[in-house]
Amino acid sequence: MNLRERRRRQTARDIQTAAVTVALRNGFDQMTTEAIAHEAGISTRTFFNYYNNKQAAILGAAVRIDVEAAGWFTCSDDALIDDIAKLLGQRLQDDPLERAVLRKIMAVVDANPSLQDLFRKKVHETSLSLATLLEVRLGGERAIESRLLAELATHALTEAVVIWAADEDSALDEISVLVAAKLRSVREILS
Amino acid sequence: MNLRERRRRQTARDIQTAAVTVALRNGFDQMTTEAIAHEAGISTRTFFNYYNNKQAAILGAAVRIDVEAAGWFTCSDDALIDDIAKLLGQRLQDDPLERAVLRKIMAVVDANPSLQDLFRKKVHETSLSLATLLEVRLGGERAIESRLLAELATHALTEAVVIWAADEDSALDEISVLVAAKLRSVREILS
DNA sequence: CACAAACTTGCACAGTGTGCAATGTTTACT
DNA sequence: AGTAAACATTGCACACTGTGCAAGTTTGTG
Repeated sequence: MNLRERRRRQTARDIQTAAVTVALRNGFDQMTTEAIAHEAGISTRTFFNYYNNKQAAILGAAVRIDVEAAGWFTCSDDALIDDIAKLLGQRLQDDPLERAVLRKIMAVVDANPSLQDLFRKKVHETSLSLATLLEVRLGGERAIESRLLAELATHALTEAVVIWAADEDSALDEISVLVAAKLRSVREILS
Repeated sequence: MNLRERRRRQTARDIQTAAVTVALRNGFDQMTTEAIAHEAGISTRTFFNYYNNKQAAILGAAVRIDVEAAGWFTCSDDALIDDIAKLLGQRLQDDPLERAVLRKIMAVVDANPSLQDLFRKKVHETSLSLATLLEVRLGGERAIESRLLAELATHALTEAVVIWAADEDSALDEISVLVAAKLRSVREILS
């Protein structure tokens, strides 16, 4: 990775940290893009080169499934539920998820509908990549079912991450166990 | 019903019609709140008394489940899938859903991410009311499952409405049949 | 070192959304 | 019918958002 790429990521992280800091200090609604830029030591104009708006600055980059690296998923013979849980869990292992930071972000998000809206959007984006994979595995005639299942699974992931964040002692890889458990539970309820 | 109440609803509808008209004519991104207000024959200030932004003006009011009138749901002994489908279908019977208008709105929404974001928000609101009912029916220890199932069901409703809008000959009450079918289908895939 | 590509910044500008106060309309009540 | 309270509409001012552009700066490469 070259210097430019590293700097870009670092600046993006700096801005996010600045945004969370300011939001916790002044409240999200009172926070202006100018305040974030000042805290991060950049110009307002540069802020908008990194994030479209202050909501995006708080949440950072979206969790995306690498469709290339997930070839195993489309042709696996294991139980679908376990494969989905494994796939989603894998994505989280890659990203370094800090419990403390996550909690701060969650505190800000909980108090702000506009952040929840954007969060939903990000969940939906993850859902779309999962739906693509599911459609390959299940067959094109089950495109709708693939989308529905993907929504279900990504929401299960969200619930699992919330539980993980609340429990000091749980490990990251327990998340996928939880996802699988919740999916099974929903299946039982539907029977 | 009041004269005030009737006028308010009529004005809200007028603004929505104006917004859809302008969006189809000029494109959603080019459309300003001033243009909508002009088309609807009101001031910009009044526009903002009715809708928070132009996205909301296109989509109109949210579909909400009347928790009071759905008491039957929480203590029914019928199959859960059918009850969910019935409940969601019922909501659509109440609102007069015009295929032609819906298609126009869908055309605008399809082309505009910011409208899709708001639409997702509205689906989520419906999901939350459904989740409340489900939690009563399933028991508080299955709160998470209730939320997941509610998300699944409301997304199934969306898919069903899209199918209904595309098919000139389908009746409104076929929507709940479709919802039930898709939920069963997802259950089978999970097995 | 030199040069192209990428990054930062200031500036101008169109548009969004809200608070406030003035003015008009509807409702409820006598 | 008369009146006061409640509500609706509007103009105006204003702070903030987000983007295009052009000029200046930094970084990767031969």
